[in-house]
Amino acid sequence: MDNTKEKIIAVATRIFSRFGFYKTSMDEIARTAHKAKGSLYYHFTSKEALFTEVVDRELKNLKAELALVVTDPALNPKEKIRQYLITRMSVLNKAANYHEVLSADFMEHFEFVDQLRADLDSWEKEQLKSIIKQGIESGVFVDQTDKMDILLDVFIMVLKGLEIPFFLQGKYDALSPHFDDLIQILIKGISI
Amino acid sequence: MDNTKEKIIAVATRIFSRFGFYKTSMDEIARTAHKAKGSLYYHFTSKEALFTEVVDRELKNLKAELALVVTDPALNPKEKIRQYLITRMSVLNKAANYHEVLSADFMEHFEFVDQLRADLDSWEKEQLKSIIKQGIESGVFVDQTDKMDILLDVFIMVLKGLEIPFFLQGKYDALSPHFDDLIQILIKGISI
Amino acid sequence: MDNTKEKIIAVATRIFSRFGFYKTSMDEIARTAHKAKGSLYYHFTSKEALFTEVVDRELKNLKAELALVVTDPALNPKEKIRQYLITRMSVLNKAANYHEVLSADFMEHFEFVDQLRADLDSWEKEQLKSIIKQGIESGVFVDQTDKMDILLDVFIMVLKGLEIPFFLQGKYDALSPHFDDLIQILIKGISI
Amino acid sequence: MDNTKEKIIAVATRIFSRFGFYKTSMDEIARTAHKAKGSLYYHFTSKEALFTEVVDRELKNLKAELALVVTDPALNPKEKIRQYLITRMSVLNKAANYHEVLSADFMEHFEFVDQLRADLDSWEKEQLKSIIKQGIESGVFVDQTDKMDILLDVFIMVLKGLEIPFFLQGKYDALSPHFDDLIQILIKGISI
DNA sequence: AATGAATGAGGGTTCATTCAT
DNA sequence: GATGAATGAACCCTCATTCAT
Repeated sequence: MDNTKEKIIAVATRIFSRFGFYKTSMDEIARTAHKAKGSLYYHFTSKEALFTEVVDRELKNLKAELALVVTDPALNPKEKIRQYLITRMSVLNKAANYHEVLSADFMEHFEFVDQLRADLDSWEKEQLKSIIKQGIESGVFVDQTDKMDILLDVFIMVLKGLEIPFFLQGKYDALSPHFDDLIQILIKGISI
Repeated sequence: MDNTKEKIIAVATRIFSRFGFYKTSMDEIARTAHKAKGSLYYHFTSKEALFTEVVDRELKNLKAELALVVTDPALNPKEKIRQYLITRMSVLNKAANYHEVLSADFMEHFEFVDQLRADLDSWEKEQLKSIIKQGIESGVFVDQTDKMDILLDVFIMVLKGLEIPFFLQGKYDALSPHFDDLIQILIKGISI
Repeated sequence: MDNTKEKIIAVATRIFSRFGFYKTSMDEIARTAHKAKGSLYYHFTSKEALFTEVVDRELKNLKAELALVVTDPALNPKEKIRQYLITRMSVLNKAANYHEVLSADFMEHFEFVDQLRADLDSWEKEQLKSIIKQGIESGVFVDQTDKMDILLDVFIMVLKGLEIPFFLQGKYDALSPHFDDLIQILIKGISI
Repeated sequence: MDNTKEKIIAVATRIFSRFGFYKTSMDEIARTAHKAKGSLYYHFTSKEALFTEVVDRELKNLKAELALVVTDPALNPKEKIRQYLITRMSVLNKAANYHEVLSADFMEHFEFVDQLRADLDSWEKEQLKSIIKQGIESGVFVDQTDKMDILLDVFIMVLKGLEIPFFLQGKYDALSPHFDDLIQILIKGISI
């Protein structure tokens, strides 16, 4: 059955998110999932591989939800950007394992992390580019074709930057009320 | 001698910063410092205590350098804010262990991390508040006494947010050229 | 099909000979043979049983090749002994798994090894005895009927002894040039 | 104390010799020695390192006993060779762990084995060379300076070869009676 | 103040074997 | 006949911590 593998992933997702990569042992995952430790290794090459799978799924989910916003015909460009950012923050707020991956330690020692982040980055850049192009075509945003790439880089940089105070420091609830102000500023920056 | 303790801290700072908290063993620190493992435990209660000391020193250094800027009589408020941000990023760029502490795992499991960050946050808030007050008094910034706290919170939030793309992702060199633009935007936001 | 079993044996022969009994896993054999691990256990009771089969075949092959020499009517007794030794060394040089079995560990812990070696020993003794008898009958070798058994024991002992420097230490190529000298000495010892 | 380390080596020597390298676990050694498993790793980097130490001591002991023979002024060259071989076989008969090292598997996978054997080989060559030189000087052995190295190589090859039937196959007791005959043959070969 | 020997609880991983299908 | 998912015992090793000296 695919049941066992899914059960392992489900349990791993929960435990990794609570205790982090290092503080979570394969033994505890196996015990909690009521599976043999050997079974974890039948389905995943290593602890690292299991963790990668967990994070990968979180990011796939993020992409899926963002894609819904990007392709929503009911939203105009400005609303789309606003909704994109809100959705992003909201989904990431639940993707606890992805946060783990922000650690400097992971950056230096696990290549797969870089891979995952790089993939997500380029994907997001494409999405935002398409939204802005729509805005330019409909005359809402100024045409800055030459500066587009730099603009997008800075934009994404700020987005990712917000992840720390929002999630890692547990200030999502405290800061989310000010979120709309932030979005207004960012959009204004683009609209000028 | 105080020599032994200082030697241990110096070595620990270097090794922690290279391999992170979990991947660094007390044994490696002792070996590199040419001290006995028992000596580490004579001077520090635990691995955690040693790491705390290391991070604490990095932040003290950060504060010291920032204080120089804040009290520099040669700078006007706008220049001061600009210099504050540049110094902040530059110093943090070398404070590798502080970055380690950004990990979600640390947040949840080591109380001392929260403590350190909270201290730094309120300290920075005070510094920025004093700069802005100078600006208001000299008529450079608009008086927003009622919104001051919110403004400062958002300001610091963005600052801390930038740490991830700047340091963790190793994009300091790539992004620092755009740094001035960012600062201009932030200052403009306050100046209106 | 008999195909599966043969495939397993063929692959096992190769892998066992490269990595030895302990360092070879059933999993690797299954993977390399493109068979399920369960299939190995359908055809062989255990890892040990599979290994026994592999070694057994190598020894059967050795016997077959040696039998050709012993029954070759074109060779006189002296030539026969010479050819016997050369063939023995040459075939064993390729019987890598048999070598594994020389280990002290195998001797003490796997009874089947003793069985295989004992069978081979008595078989070889018979062959050599028949050659020598031919030599005595044709007047080439001295009649030492009373000492025949001891002579054969020592003879085989030396033969087996040569296996270590020749095969285990990888000196086959280096030592085989001196092989003819050795044979001359042995034959001379018998011929007196 | 040096006591712990010696205790570990003593126990390891015994257990390795009974069950071989692979079938002996660090856990069992620790348990039997009434020491913590961690203590084994405090004194020895790895299981392999511990085993190396054990074998190394066996070989040192062998060398020491052989050296006594080589330097014994009471023996003439012929007697010396005879005594050398007898001592060699007798000491090796008790050096159970050295035998383990004869395995083909060890040859291919543990470099340290090659190192140990190579050291021993060159040492033994020197000893035998000195004995033979004495014999030549006293006119007992024929001067074959040009063939000396080849002669020694073959000589050592046969010596090592005898190790298998003598020890691995547990035939020391059965074959040692014929040992004197063998020695006579070898000496005669040199003496001609 | 400083040491280094000793510990023992775990950690990740391997692997021969079983068994329902 | 053949499979592959599942198991669990064992294995080697790491490491923060303790403590007698």
